[in-house]
Amino acid sequence: MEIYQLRTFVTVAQQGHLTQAAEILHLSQPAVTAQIKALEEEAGISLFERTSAGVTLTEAGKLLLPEAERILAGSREMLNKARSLKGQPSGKLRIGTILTPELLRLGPLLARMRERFPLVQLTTMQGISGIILNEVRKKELDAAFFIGRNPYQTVHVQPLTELPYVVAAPPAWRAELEGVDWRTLGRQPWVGASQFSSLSKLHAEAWREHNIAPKKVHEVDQEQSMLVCVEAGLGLCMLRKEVAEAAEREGRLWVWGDAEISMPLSFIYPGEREDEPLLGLLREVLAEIWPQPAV
Amino acid sequence: MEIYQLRTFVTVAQQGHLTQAAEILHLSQPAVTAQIKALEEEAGISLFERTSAGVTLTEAGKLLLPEAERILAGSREMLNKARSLKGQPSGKLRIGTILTPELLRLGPLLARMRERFPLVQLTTMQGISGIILNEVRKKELDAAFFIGRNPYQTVHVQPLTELPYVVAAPPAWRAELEGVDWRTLGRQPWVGASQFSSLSKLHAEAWREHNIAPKKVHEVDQEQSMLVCVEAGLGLCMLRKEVAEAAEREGRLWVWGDAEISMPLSFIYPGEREDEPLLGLLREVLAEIWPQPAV
DNA sequence: CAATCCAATCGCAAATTTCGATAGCGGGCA
DNA sequence: TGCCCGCTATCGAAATTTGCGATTGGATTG
Repeated sequence: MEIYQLRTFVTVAQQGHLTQAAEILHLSQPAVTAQIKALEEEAGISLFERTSAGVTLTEAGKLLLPEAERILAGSREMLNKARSLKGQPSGKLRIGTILTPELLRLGPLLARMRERFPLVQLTTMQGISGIILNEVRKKELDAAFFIGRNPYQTVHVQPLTELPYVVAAPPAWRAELEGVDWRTLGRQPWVGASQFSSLSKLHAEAWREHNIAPKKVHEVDQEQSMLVCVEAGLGLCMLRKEVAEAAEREGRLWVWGDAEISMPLSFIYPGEREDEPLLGLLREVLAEIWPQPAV
Repeated sequence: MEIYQLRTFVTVAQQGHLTQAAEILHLSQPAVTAQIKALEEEAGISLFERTSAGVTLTEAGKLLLPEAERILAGSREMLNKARSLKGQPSGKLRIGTILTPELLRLGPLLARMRERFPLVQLTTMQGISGIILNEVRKKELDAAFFIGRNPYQTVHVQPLTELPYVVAAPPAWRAELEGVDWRTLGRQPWVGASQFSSLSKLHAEAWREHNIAPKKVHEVDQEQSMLVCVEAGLGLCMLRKEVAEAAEREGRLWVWGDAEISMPLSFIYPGEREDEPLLGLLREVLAEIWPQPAV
């Protein structure tokens, strides 16, 4: 059974005449006869009743016609899809991710890229800002999400949004710390952030600004790990406002004062790839998903 | 694009080697190469990346593979269906129907016949018992539903059920007729049933039994027509208990006494067709749908 | 560097498909 | 009745497509 036979089957069924079908198909009538015959032979059942006035579908033919039409439609679809894929940009992009996929709006990004450029294959690698940044510099990654201020000229930055951070403390410390100043906070233990994370830079900046140098307990590398450390009463730390407030509502920690420090969330890529088409497309889509406020 | 090419496409995609695919397909490797090449040419896009270790699907190939598989599955289905149809009983049966399709359980009958014998084409013709019976005798119909007692030896009967009938009167007549006997009813006008309907026989029987001969007003041929005549106060008549009681609940008529006369609903066919296979299948299915109480 | 594995290419053989010519069938019409 | 017309079936030959064996070329491996 071949598609050209099915096409003939359907055309004959529509026309009711082998001769007319042959004309439409740009075939001779004997060719049409032969195709239908071959189909009937393979199916083991007669598809048409022949009369001197033309042909009529048998009951079996009526039942099989929709199947044939489905197959034909499928083949048309496949060819259309193939042709629509022709000339589409294609390639692979490795992207570093940090924090949570939701925060990065990764789902919409991947979905829209897939929809618009189905041949572009995106792979993600989860990590923490410092490490990811290094991978981009080493070109192990083509681009990445990044949090914090970029220290390298060679790495270009496309800003996405600002993330506010607050100081989080164990709930039990509230009585002691409510209303105190940074100097007092400096005498408390702080939960240390991995040296590779942007959080550690945030801490360093904040401490320098307020001229304190607290004792660090442990050193963890994930937002959620910081959270559980604070909850367990190990020390203070800076957490994303959203996370900290959600945890505070559950009574897991207490947010100190209303000091807010913000860090930029951005998209980074090697400067020399500025004009690479694939990366350009990705950045366009990213810009749609993270619209920038008018300056 | 032909099915054999799609089969090759899918096999190559599974195997990752043109050579291995060729072996599975009982083809030579150059043949497989040519088929894939032809497919790529027609699609206008490359499906595989060739390496010295075999072939890998391109991104486009990955997107098109499911389509190809769908088409292949469709073609297999079609052939299976065709082969399952082979040897199935086939033909046409014209069946006379009366009353309502629901009452005859016509839906289940047609559905089950379609499911079990998809090549048998049933056509129905709606009418009233007397006419339908005549059509069966004339062999204009192959079989029919019938209500009443069969007067012809040449027409065979397969009993289905008994339909109870009651005497229905206009609601306003209740005061006058409640508790009276048949003789009194005989002095009232009755709505006449078509001479061809079994209802007229039912009336005749009932009247003879009680020795009355009422005046007939109008003569209608449908259950629903009788109902509206009674509702309009034209006269009495016998109606199917179910219909009459439903109408009584709506206040459209009043059911006199609890006299119940029953008529058999049956399936009839020409006696000489007793052994016809198609009719036999129909009667079997009918017997399933109308199971008979153990005698 | 030879061996091996794999896909691409080429010319020819085989199979399939198609065509033109013709026969046969059945309904409509004079 | 007999002729005509439109239709499908059949046949042999031509055209096209498909397939095969042999071979080449490229890449990897030991």
